[in-house]
Amino acid sequence: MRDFKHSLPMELMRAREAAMARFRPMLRDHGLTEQQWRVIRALVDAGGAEVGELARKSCLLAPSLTRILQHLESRSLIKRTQNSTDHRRAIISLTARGRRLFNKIGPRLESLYSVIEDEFGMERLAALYTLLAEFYETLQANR
Amino acid sequence: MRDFKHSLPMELMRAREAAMARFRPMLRDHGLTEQQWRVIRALVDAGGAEVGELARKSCLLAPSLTRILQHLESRSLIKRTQNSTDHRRAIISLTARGRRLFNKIGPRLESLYSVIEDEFGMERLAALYTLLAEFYETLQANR
DNA sequence: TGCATTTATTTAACATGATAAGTATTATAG
DNA sequence: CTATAATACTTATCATGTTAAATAAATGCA
Repeated sequence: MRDFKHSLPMELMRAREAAMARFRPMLRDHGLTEQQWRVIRALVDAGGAEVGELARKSCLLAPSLTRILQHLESRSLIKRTQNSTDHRRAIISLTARGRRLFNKIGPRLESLYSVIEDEFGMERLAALYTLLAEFYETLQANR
Repeated sequence: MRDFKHSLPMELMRAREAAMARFRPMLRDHGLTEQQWRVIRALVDAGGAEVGELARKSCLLAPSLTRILQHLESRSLIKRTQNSTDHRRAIISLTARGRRLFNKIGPRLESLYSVIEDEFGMERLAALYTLLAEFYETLQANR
């Protein structure tokens, strides 16, 4: 049998954890989890989105997103607007406060990311991105 | 700012999730979570290990592992042996039942893994492994 | 129109992730 | 030899992951 150390899901997880260990402390300093940040960032990117769309963009399962949105709403970082034609769909968007938080955290995370880019090298990083995207596409295609 | 879609932790997560989606249903059929399986597999690999060692090998945080071991012990899949010289250390090992479960599931997961190998190609998979390991080492080194 | 079906989201239940604090045991300095 | 620090886990707490089921609104069709 293949060596346990060479389990692909484990390697992906370890690499991810190594990166997140750099980012998590700063998010925590601002009272945000990694997942909450993903939602905020996806909202900046989309400028308002339905819950399902948001789940895809932020790579969260619907039940997790439901709880996160409740949390962010209680902190007045996001708001909900009912779609007038389809009452199942709520449109989520950032509040001014949410945008301010993003503007404060975003640049700091980017600079942490730049450090990683310098350490690992842009070329290898680009190669990694490409392989990951191809891997994902391959597995989705034959699902 | 860098495009949200190109967040490395997200790409790592998506790739990992695409792979796990292939494995998880079979584990679930045998009443195991992905993490429980990692513990069992690490124990087969090590043939008995202390809790801390097991946490490292299976990439689990100590509190998670504590709960998982309690669960696996209640199912009689693992057993604890006290280290006679250091009573803080408990040595964990698989029971015969745990080994039987491993022998049943292991080959099936391997064949699912082979499918991925065929779809994505051994060379690209090897390249991905290499990049992931290098990435991890780079980030650990400069921690 | 009326009703079964689909779609969008939420709830529920159990398991794990992440951080901090607690407990028991061993090692170590004075 | 003893008080203190370090080590190895475990508990506690809150947040998310995962699956199934529930709810509610919109669609499709007889």
